[in-house]
Amino acid sequence: MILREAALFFAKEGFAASTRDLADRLGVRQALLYKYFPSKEALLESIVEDVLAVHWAMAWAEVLEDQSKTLHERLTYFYGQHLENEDGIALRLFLRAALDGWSLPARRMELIRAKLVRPLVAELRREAKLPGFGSAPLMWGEIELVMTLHASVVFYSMRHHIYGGEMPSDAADVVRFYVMSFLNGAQTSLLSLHAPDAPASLTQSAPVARAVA
Amino acid sequence: MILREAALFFAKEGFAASTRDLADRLGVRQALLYKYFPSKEALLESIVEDVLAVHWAMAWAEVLEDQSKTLHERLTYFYGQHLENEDGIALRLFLRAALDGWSLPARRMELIRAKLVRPLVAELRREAKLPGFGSAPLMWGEIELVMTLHASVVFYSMRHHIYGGEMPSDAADVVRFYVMSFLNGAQTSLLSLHAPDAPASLTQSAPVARAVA
DNA sequence: ACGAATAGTAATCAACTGACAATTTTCGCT
DNA sequence: AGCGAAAATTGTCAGTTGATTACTATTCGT
Repeated sequence: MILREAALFFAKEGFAASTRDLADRLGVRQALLYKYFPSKEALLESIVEDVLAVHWAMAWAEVLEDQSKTLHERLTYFYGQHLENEDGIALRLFLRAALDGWSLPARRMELIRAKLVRPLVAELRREAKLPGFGSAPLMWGEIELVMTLHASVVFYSMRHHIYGGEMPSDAADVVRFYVMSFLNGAQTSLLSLHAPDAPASLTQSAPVARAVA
Repeated sequence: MILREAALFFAKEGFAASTRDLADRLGVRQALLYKYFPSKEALLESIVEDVLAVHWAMAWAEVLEDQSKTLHERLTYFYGQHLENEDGIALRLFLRAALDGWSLPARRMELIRAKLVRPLVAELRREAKLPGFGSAPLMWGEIELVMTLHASVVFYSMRHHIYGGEMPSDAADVVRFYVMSFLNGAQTSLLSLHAPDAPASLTQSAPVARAVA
């Protein structure tokens, strides 16, 4: 219960906010917090770990490898869930952690590379009749290709929940539009990366992601 | 001089950092800061105003309306400059301001709508032989279309400077790749928005941006 | 050489912060 | 009813923070 309310609190006020104000908001004395958490830092880490475990859980990512569905279906489901379960709190905590130099964001990107980028590129290559990762390792440019889609969705969330802009459009419609636009040009872009005149910095092979916690 | 160093300081430490630590870093006594700025808040606003005026200046945006260049040239120049002049400080300050609920991000998005989205959509419509804004006002879906490109570049900066990920690829190559991918599918996506079966939430017309400061 | 800005410092204040020890209240269990 | 552990509270401490005041040193036009 403390964790849930504290997440709301620190997401809004920032990690520098005082434990006293948090206690007030909880209707509880400040000292009590230290019965449950040895320090403020420990509390913060528990919060972030807890919230991101729930929200950014990559459970939905499994659908990405489900070959019984079209790529369009898989991606709209994945990012649809992503936006639907996004209330801005997890994103705020994530951004604050990133700005404060936590290692979490870098680890999250590795997870995304392993669970999202790789399967997606594998599928796109298959459709384009390009070689698999065995003979042609994942290239940086292919990561950038998938990132254009990922960035669109993440940036939509940011505009909505962080920038505080007006977003009258239906999130599900937007996701479908993003995915449609992406898949529409993905094959051409992918082929350009595998062409002989592709820039060297994009054709460099990316390091294989380490095991994920 | 204070402003420049203070920008580095608060971008790294967060707006809640103490004026004493800032003074130490400047090699100056803390009281001196209050000779130049009436309060901490005034100092913070000056910093953000100063840095964003310099970096996010939309001077480059003028090239977007230069019809003597191809769209590809204009966009690669615009976003190339964008990335080249981005050292992460302006972005950090911008994000911190957004998370703290400042009105600046919303205003910045309005600026982007006026200086980037509108001219770009106008050009894309012209190429697709679609009606101008007079008979068909700017639609939300068209904003989302341009946002896919914008998000890619912004998210690249975030991964680079905020998440602290490794970005071995050359920024200029990445921008060219983004723009190429975008323009490659833009026409098709735009036409789908103007088709009769497009989702209503995307065909809704967007309010005309107010005058920009 | 004068006088007034300008630039800087030291010392201090009230408020706040994380943390902790001692004390009191609550509640399950017999 | 009454024991005892867990939960919650009170009060306090050393350190920090934004801000202010009083004071000194430097610059610069005249």
